[in-house]
Amino acid sequence: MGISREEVEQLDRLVVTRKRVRRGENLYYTDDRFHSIYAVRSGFFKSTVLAEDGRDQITGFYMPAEIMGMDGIGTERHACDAVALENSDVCIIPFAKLEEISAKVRGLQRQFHKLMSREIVRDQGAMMMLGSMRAEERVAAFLLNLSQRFVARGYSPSDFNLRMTREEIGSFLGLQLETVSRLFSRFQEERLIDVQQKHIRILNAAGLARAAGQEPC
Amino acid sequence: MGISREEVEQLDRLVVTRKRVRRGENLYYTDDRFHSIYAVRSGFFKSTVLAEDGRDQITGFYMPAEIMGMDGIGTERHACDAVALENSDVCIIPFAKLEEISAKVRGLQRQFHKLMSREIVRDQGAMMMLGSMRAEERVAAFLLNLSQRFVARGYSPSDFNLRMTREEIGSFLGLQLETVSRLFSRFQEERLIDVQQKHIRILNAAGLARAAGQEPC
DNA sequence: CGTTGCGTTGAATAAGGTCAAATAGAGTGG
DNA sequence: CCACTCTATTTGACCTTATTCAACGCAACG
Repeated sequence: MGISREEVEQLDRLVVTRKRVRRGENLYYTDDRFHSIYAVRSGFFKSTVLAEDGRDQITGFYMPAEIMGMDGIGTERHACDAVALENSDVCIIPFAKLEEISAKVRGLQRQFHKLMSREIVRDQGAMMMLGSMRAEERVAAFLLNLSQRFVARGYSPSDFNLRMTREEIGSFLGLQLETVSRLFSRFQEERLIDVQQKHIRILNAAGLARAAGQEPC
Repeated sequence: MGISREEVEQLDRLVVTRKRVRRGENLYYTDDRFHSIYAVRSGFFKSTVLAEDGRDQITGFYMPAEIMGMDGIGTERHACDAVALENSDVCIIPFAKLEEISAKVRGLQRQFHKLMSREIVRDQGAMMMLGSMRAEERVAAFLLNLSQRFVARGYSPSDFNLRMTREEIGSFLGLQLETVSRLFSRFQEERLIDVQQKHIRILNAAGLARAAGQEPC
């Protein structure tokens, strides 16, 4: 988007290669030397940071067309672990090449900056959720967020499979897995969603949005 | 750092201008059209995002030499409010110019990318704090983080004035102001810090680090 | 001085966390 | 194909932590 035909040819020079990552494997580890960023082509990832005392926190989930690894640019080492939640494919985008070419191709430079900025805004949204929403609101907002991202990728917004466990959802939301489970059950009782293990159907998106505190009461 | 003499000359073309922002005034508002990023020269800022229902969350505090406004690049509108906590000075860095020149000056491009990446990593650290630390740990970690940032700027690491209220600290940490106040009192009883209103003296940094869960118990 | 905003402290309460037990699936090897 | 195992999930009971509500103190300022 926003780049010309000849610019596209330059893009080919990015010599993007592909890589398979099996479920449970790391795409990269914290402190790994940074060389590339990664575009998810298929599959699902989580990124986790771990504290000195061993606790870890999931800082994001990544689905196709999303970019991972920009955490590594600042220190030239990755600042989190990236783990595949299912068998996945990524494009490896060598960062030195990307910088070189984006210096020539204005549209690419712009796109890349926007991408990084959106990651910042996304994280700030997560901070808002963690800092000022109650458990019920977080879980509702989480489901709506997933829904929106699925629909943007051509999948159903109201019918999808969770790729992560209750514990992983809890880690991302700053809750215990039991709390997540209870809220799923509660939303089901209230006919907002239908839960069948990892399979979620959203029955009442407006109701969920209300539960997320995103609508007038 | 990392840029040559002739590159420095190019930098002058950034035609950086300055701006005063008085205590309580906004440097920018959410949804303001994005044109520039800002380097804090003197003073102190907070950035806040607000939810649909009016609640707001402080997503960061900014002190001299830190950069604000990168949240606006992605959508070309700012995603948060930036408010001065005391009379402050900023450098206005026109973003179009910055992109133009950083395309030519390799060192500048690199520095800018690192800056954005560090902002991502910083936010992920905040997410970890909000998601997986207890109130006591958050407050201790907050004080240590401030201390580190002060010392990096040539101020005392153990003797400083808070520029923000208890309520603002609470908002940033996802706690109520009373909880913050109680923990300050508790740390004082434990001789970890000395609190006199907004004036903080860190008496036992190792003890604080332990309270932050950053050290072996 | 009275006012106002900020900070501290106490008591009661509610929200989530912790612990424990039961259940349900998915995958494995016979 | 079935029994078995292991892990993920659900649910209940109880407990801890932090919030809420309220009162009071303090300092700055007109």
